[in-house]
Amino acid sequence: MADSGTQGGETLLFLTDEQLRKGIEAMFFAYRGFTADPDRILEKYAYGRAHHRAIHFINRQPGLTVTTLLSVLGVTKQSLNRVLRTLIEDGLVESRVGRKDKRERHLFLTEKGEALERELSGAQRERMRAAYRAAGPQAVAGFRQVLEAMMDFEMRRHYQMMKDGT
Amino acid sequence: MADSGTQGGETLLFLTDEQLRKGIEAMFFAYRGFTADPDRILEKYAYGRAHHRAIHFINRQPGLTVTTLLSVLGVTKQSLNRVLRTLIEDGLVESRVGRKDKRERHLFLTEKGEALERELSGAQRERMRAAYRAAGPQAVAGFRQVLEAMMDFEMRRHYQMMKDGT
DNA sequence: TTGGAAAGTCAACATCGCTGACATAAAGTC
DNA sequence: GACTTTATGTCAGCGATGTTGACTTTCCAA
Repeated sequence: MADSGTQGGETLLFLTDEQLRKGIEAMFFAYRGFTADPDRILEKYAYGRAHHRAIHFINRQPGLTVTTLLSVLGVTKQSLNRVLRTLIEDGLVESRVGRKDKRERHLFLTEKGEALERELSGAQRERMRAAYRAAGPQAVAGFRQVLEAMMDFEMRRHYQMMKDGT
Repeated sequence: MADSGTQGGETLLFLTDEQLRKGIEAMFFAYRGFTADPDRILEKYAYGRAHHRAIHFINRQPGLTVTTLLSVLGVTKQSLNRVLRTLIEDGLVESRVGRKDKRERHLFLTEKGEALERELSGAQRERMRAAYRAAGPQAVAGFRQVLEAMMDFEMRRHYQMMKDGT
């Protein structure tokens, strides 16, 4: 079934159902590894993945507003707020009223927040680095191409934005 | 691109923190896309991702035991059991007592289960196919290489096993 | 025959999504 | 100035899915 699409006469063996299923499983297993190290660290502080994600993107784009973070993370404000409140209470995140628009809150990591960010991203980067090194630069380029093509439009927008600095 | 890395003391530009962070974000955003379509379908049936994963691997390896599925999914038996029970009650999964070892339960999809599996994997494969096609065969090879290198040992074992048929 | 593996179940709990409703402050508009 | 919209925060409740711990039944194997 669907064993080898052809396009312009050529065989596209990499598009078989079997190949696609392997890709699906690779995503599943790899994502587990991807989150495993931070998860272990977060346990120590009684935080979860949601905290990690918030910390990551605040570090990535210091001063971003709550609304922006909301749309990057793709969750509801109630869900984010629960996480953000504990991070602010614990002194990892600072929320500053906007100068131009005083309704906005701009989010920043405190030193303590940056320290945790470094610990988390350090672990995650180490695994990434090992994987990158094992696979080589060409594989890495392909890896990023496929992932990018897999994103929803909205997410790709955020990804592109982040790609070129702030 | 991919003109960056060299081995043996020279600079490995694809291993910079910036490159690694882009990879991390690509994983995050892409995984969201990866699960988006099945999630929408599952809503209709009041199932969740956990049900999807169980269905996927039972379909992948019909007759696998509960213990095997447990270790593939990497969750506790209590967690899996809750999911498995509803799938069996709803007539999507059949649990047969082992012939050799009667303690074991071998899991199979019913026709109804296979129908849902097809609906779910169809959607997921479509996205995968589009991404693969957009990126091309070489990128796909790299994609798989990096993902594989990112897995934990235990998960890679399962992945490899699945790779070569049952 | 006894120890341990496989499976199932009950209870309790935490994280983190969600919806709905509502409040406040500030900005923008007519 | 009155009205509307936007940004944020908060309360309450719910659902899916993960966890630990304790216990039972079944049954293979030494």
